[in-house]
Amino acid sequence: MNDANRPRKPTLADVAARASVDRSVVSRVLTGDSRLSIRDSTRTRVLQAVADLKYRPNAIARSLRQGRTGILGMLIPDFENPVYPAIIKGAESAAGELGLALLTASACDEGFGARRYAEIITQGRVDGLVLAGISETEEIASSLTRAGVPWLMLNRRPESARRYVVYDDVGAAALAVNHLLAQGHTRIAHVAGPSRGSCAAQRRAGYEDTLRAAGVEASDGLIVAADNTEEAGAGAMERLLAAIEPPTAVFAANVVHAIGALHAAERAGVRVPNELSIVAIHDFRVAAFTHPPLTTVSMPSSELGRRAVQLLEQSKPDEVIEEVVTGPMELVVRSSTAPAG
Amino acid sequence: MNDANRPRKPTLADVAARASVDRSVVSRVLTGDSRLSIRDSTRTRVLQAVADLKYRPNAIARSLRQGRTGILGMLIPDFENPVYPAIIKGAESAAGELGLALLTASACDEGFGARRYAEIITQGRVDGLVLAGISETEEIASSLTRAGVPWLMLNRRPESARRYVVYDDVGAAALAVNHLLAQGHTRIAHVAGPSRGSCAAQRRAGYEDTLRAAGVEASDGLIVAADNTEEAGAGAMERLLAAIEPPTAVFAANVVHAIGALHAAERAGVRVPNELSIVAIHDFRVAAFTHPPLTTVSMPSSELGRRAVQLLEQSKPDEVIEEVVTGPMELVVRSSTAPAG
DNA sequence: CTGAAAGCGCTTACAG
DNA sequence: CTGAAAGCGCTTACAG
Repeated sequence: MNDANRPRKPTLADVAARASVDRSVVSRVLTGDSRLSIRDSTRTRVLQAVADLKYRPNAIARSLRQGRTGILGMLIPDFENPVYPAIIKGAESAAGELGLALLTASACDEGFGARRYAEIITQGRVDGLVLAGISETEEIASSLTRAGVPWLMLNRRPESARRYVVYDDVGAAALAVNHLLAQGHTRIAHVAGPSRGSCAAQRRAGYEDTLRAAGVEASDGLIVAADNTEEAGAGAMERLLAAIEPPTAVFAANVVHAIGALHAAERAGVRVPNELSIVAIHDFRVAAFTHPPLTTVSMPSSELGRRAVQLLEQSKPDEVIEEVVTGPMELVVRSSTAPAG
Repeated sequence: MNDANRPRKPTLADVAARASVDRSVVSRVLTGDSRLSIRDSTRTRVLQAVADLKYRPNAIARSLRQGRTGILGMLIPDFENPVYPAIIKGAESAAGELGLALLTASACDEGFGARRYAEIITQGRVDGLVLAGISETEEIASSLTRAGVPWLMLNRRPESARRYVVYDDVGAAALAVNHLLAQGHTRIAHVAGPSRGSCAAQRRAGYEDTLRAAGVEASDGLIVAADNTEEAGAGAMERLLAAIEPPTAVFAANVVHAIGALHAAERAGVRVPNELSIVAIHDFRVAAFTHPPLTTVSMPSSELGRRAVQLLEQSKPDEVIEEVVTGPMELVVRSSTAPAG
């Protein structure tokens, strides 16, 4: 490294010296301190010196002094999970409006685990942390609390932590299942998400409640849990089709499952929607381009992210937050569902 | 805010007082200073005090003192672009191995733009920045250079900036096009990526070179540029199919295009692969579940991310870096390609 | 209208 | 074996 050649970055002191004022004056000019009354000529001199030296204040020093960083963190389980992009974008957008930056990391085993990230973050690097769909979330949350870092869960609601923002998963499931019921289906199966997620549990509950309310029996044999991959969705579909009395319709907890299910049905020679209707949660872009295009429930992902950032920033760290983001959420009817034959 | 109730976070001074030693001793114990010789009893007392107070060093203060943060940043254009998850994961993994954290942000217009992020980052918050597929990249790079922040481009190689790591896009295109040629196709179209990306240009060049090398003419009418969406891919396919003499095979620059193309072909009643072969770059998980499953070229995305982090961390900031990540990259044959009829 | 001083919480070269 | 001091680059209450 030839650091010797590289000019040292200018500091406040350099600017002050060049403008022949005290460092504090430069600081107050730059931060726009309203209680500062200063001669115009002085201000001009200061700004000129800043420009001459291309001075940029050091954010680390400022953060240390002020005790805040202007940065929010977000921890997600896996960047390959297609739910998160829209959530992150919503969160970034809300952060931008609040004058904050949002930085995201994933907490999967490659890279740092969630615990290790929480540790880094613990030490004053961010003003708050959104824990999105993280598993070992309760212990992380309590470690963050100890460290005095405000946090908020997203898409997960553990027993112990009453600080979360979630989808209306029950409502979304009801939209999907009622659509199938309205088409005259009664043997309606459910490809559920992985059991560790509270979100999967909610969707399953919504499915069961909706069927019950319609007087339709929800047999356990019609519910198959699967990881959030196309492959797992295909496997689940195969098992359902192998039943003695296969379903005429499937409610998939995630459109990723549905894509796998579509594929499995095709391979099994079961025609969608003629012989089997499929509806899924999440209206990812690809849903319009599957074969056939999928009927889905579009979810307010962007709003979920936005809301998380707003609540994190605007609440007290020990306030109870239990918010369900309900809208906009709607059934998008395409070609994967049809009346029961 | 009831900050009064909340106990102030313990500092080094608190620990030192409790252990009856100087702050510097605590610091050296905690950082594992090898040149520190210390009585065992003292060390125990220090560690006990740390545990008692649940002390965590303040990372901001440490960063200010040391002049480094232990954090690398990555800026991507859009979280919804499915290329980046694998790249980010590779980068996070490599960062973890180097004892660094990687934090990612997107530079789309919602939230902060790239320029604004670069500004934040400029000020000492990260030890380096990966600019992945960013457009206004040249001006950002020069502003980072001025601010003394090491940076590296990924998946983009502008004229002026000889510091990048890229895919072997030409090689990938050759793999795809040679596959079609080997099947006897000669009217091979190309759905190209958006023209602003250097990556799209490389793939197009690879396509043209490969055809030329095989003595097949690449007419301009067989090349259609499209944004990286299914919809744009479908639109491009429609235009190709409307030609007087439509192609018998298509090389799509991105599997997202291919999904749209598949859909357009289906709607037009053109059977894939019988009447039309399609091969695309990127072996996203969904490629195995389309109808029919897509033949693709799998790209070394994780390696690209890994390499970016390693090069950023291990090179001098003014070193020229022009690295092409070639492997592993392979043709994944599925059911969307067949011999020319 | 502007300056001097203290201090945010660390680390590290130096002293003893 | 341990301590005292300086300093990273800022901001802010206070003084004049």
